[in-house]
Amino acid sequence: MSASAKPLTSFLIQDILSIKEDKRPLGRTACTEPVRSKSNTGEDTKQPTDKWTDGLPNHVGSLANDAAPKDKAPNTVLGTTETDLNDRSCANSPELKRSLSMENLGGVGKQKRSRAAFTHLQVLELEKKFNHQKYLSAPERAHLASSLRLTETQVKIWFQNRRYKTKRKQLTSEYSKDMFQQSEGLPFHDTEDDLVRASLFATMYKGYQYRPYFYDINGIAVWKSTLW
DNA sequence: TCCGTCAAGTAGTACT
DNA sequence: AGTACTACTTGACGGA
Repeated sequence: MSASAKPLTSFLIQDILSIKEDKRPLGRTACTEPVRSKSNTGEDTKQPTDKWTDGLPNHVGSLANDAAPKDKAPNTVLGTTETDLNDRSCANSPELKRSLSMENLGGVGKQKRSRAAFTHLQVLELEKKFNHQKYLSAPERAHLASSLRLTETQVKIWFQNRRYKTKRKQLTSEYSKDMFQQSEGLPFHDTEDDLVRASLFATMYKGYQYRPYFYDINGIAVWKSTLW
């Protein structure tokens, strides 16, 4: 991300450390900025380019040339005042309490991984944008990030996770539907079977998200998510 | 204390 | 080589 896009906050290590020394809560400047290590892509330190849009679906590429101001912080958050955002994300927020408790846990040595909790307003705006378009161009991402006082990386990751979540839900529901249709062809002995089957589906549906394998009745993996 | 959620980390891939 | 993508995985946190 560019330094000019976020003139109000510095994420230099020394600046972050100086904030800690000032006994101010760390974790979120504007209460949502994470203190995160550099990802393997190294994108945190880079300006977004337009080149990346070539690899995206066609509908995205056409958006890449939209000029978005990156050198100024907008005063409004997609129709909401900046004050609203700051109020939501800082004052008396659970996120702040979390940040404070995180600081207490932090000591010398390995820094504890932080997990920013976006405000309701930020999530709302992100969801609104996501409902409108599943992929953002670099300028759009930059604009949305500055509007919501998030980093571009945060917006990018949020959209990545959101797309994956959507896909997961869709695939799970389709798979459950298929399984149910198959099971409807099987003879039902009594309502107890029915209940057992229903609960199995429920368990599978719930457990699937973090268990990429489905197992058949003998405990053999019959399906793996990476093979879809 | 267990479990679900979710932002962030990681690995592998595609593209230029 | 650099960047963003998907597909998970990890780790922090809150709620039941």
